[in-house]
Amino acid sequence: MRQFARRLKQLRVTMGFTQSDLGIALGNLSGKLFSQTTICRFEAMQLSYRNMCDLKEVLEQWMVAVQMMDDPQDMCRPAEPPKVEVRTRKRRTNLDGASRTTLEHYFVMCPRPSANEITNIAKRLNLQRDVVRIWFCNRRQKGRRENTVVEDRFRMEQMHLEAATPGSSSALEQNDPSRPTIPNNPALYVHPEAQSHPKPKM
Amino acid sequence: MRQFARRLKQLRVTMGFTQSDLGIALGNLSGKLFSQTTICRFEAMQLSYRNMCDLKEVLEQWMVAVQMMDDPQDMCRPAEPPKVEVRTRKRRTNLDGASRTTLEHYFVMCPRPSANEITNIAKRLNLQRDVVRIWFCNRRQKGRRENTVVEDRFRMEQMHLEAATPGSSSALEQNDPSRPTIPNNPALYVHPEAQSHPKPKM
DNA sequence: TCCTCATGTATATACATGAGGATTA
DNA sequence: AATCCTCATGTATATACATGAGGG
Repeated sequence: MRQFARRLKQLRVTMGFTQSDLGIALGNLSGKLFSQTTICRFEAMQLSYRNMCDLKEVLEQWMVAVQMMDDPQDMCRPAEPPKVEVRTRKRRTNLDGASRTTLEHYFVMCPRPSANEITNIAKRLNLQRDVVRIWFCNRRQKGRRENTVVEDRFRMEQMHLEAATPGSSSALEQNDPSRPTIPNNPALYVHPEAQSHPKPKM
Repeated sequence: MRQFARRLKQLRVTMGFTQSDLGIALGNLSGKLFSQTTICRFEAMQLSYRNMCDLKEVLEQWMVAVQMMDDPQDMCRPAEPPKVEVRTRKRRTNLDGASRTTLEHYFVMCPRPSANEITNIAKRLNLQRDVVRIWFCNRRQKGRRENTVVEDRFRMEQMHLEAATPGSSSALEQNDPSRPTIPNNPALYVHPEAQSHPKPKM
């Protein structure tokens, strides 16, 4: 996988594609458009294992397709005009350094604060409750990514081979209702799936 | 200035403008369009003093203008279609962590390597010569910014008032042909101008 | 209502450009 | 004439906050 990512990037660059170009090209090629960010994350392996596998397929198609075109750049012309939408999205809040640090501290102590705890934290930091809640969601997601993608690559593939006995292995670590407020270093737990990949094809 | 930046950002956000929106709005307002990056740098005070002053003027106009519109969002609709240009730009090289660290070391030792030194460094790091040269240019520019904008704010304004004697003050520190290869902590020198502001108007 | 997961938009950072000026050849 | 520099500012890439579908 790591290797695939490298090859992909290399090809992209030698073909003169930027990351957004590639995202658009995927759209023109297979209907599903991607943002520059997603391509970036793929190249840097900052996605879940599963996610990487899924994207790998379309990317493989692309790699084949580009190499047999005379003007590859044709692949990445935007199709439709951008369609100026009415703004309805929440305005992005930009946390300052202090808030971030504090949140990070809280996270280390307890990565899954309860509803009340969230409310309190929000109050103490003088932030919208939802901003704090979302911050924790994102923070956990990041943690999972790093844990899974970088470190547990092998272990996951192992599990993935053995685990043909579904049902008994799913009550291990997740859903602890008596979630301790200060667990020692729980931050990250193993993915409960890792057995439903349609065709990882590594 | 710091205060102005804050007020600007606040107004931008409450008006529901993103940084790019604002850049475009400036274009529609006064002919000169700016990128999101520039607005970002302005808000974070990451520009030269002079640069900040210049931009401040257009931004002031904008602040007045927005507040007396019924639908401010009208100000930031893009005017022309983006005009897909033929790619001629150099492909961006992405230095890896190691190279960056090394360059940083060299920079500390000598922020203005000679032509030969540049060539050597490039060879040692196995990079295009120009990439290294540009890296040093950018690095110096950054240094100057930080030095000037953050720290020497007062000193500059002082100089700016006294220095009405042009001609004799320009041979102070620049243009040293016997540039020492390992100066002690020279990294940053004072702006040689600081006397030609057309109308800083702070 | 909260979570996860894939993925997006908004913002920040790193490399690149080009005009204008000085220096070296 | 070639080259390097500074300065304002850009494009390409990386990171932080946000969304929405699906599930309990």
